[in-house]
Amino acid sequence: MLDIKYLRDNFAAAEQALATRGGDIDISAFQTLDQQRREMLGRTEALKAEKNSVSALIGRTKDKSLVQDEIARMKEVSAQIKELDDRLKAVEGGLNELLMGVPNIPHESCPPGRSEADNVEIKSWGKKPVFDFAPKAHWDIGEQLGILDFERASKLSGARFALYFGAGARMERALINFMLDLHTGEHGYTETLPPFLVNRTTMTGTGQLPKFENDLFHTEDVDLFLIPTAEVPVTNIHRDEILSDKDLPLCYTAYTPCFRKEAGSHGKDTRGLIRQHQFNKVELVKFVRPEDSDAELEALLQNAEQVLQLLELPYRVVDLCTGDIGFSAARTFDIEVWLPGQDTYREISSCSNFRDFQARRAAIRFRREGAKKPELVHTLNGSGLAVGRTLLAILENYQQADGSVVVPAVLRPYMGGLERIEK
RNA sequence: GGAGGAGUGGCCGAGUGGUUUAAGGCGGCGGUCUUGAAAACCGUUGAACGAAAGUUCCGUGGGUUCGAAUCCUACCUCCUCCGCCA
Repeated sequence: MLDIKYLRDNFAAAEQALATRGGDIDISAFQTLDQQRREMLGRTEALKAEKNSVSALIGRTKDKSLVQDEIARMKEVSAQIKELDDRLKAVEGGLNELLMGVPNIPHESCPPGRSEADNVEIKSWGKKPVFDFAPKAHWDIGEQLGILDFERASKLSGARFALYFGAGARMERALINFMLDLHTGEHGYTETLPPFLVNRTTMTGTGQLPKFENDLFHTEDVDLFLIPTAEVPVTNIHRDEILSDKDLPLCYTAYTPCFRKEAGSHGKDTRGLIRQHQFNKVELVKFVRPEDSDAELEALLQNAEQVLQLLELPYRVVDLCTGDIGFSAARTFDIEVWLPGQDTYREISSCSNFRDFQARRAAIRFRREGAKKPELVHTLNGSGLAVGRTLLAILENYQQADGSVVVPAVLRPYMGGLERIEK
């Protein structure tokens, strides 16, 4: 959510900045609603002040017959307050609905652009493997090795689900452990294991609701949602809290499965592990002081990159343009891993600075040493990494002419010393 | 799922219709005293909106009343017992 005061004082600038995202973001109703709200609030508060003081007088008067006129008049005033409050609530509801639907303002250094095509590659790492045979796509490798079974998965659950066997299942688990050990042991993150079902307030805090309900799986008999990313429960850990300055930055990592409806992506990435309704992810989440968030995003990005470097998987880093960053984000770097079986780079991590956008929705604040007023923190998160996509990248990059797959050295201790997956 | 009990400030806890701008205690902060510290004593101690006056917040929402932490109601959470269960 944007700062209502900022919007009030810099309306034109905000409108212009939001326009760089493209699409049709309409905040024209803001000024009228805001003005109405403030005007009504002034009137209702004046009436309440009168009611309070006269009611106190009535309370102090022993002989109520002396204050019959006041009681009658306050009855009138109360009715007015109630009516005004109802109208005020309607206006505030409208204002809130509008604000909740407005995306974040892009960071000043976010490259301008309209779409994915305008994103800026800022780095590439590693050497793409060279094959003396035609490299296969991971679904072929996985099915031929008997470690992935998409046909039976669809029997169980439908399209966009995966079933792993043997060394495949074990590698998925090994990757989760490897990533968590790296981030907790080397990068200073605290491991958390949050709920995978969350309520409406939690989904609203990070910005998935109210706008993107269609992308979420919802339970039928209770009002809960399956998390689309660990960002949601982990960021909300500190909702409605005032953190202590000396505790910042707070860095968490969490493994969770992620559930996404993928509505609107019919026909895209229908084969393989790329786009699933359920996938595993290790997430990195930070709560930081506002002045530190730019540097913390760089650090978080490096922590995510480190996973690919240790696995020796080639990748590039892309700076997303104003037209391509997500709803809540001010700045986003995507890490894209090289997939030789498909001759392309694919996103494997998305690292974002949300500045105070989520913190304002979720009321996550901190108090500086000696300061009276609490301030909003900045929140950040990034995948460290998407596990299924990491596994498929390994299958494609480490595939051999005979159909086997070499296990990256760093994963072997997590796989009982297994060096190669063979049929 | 059934029965009972409870939700008050950072924490404990008083308050069952009107001088509550929520008693008292603990903790925190400042001060007096002290060579320093402790103890003692004094003061102070939340959040949102607002330029301010002021308004709002006693689990959450609705209601009764001139007036609600206090009464009614629905919901949420926690605790105890019973049942079921990994």
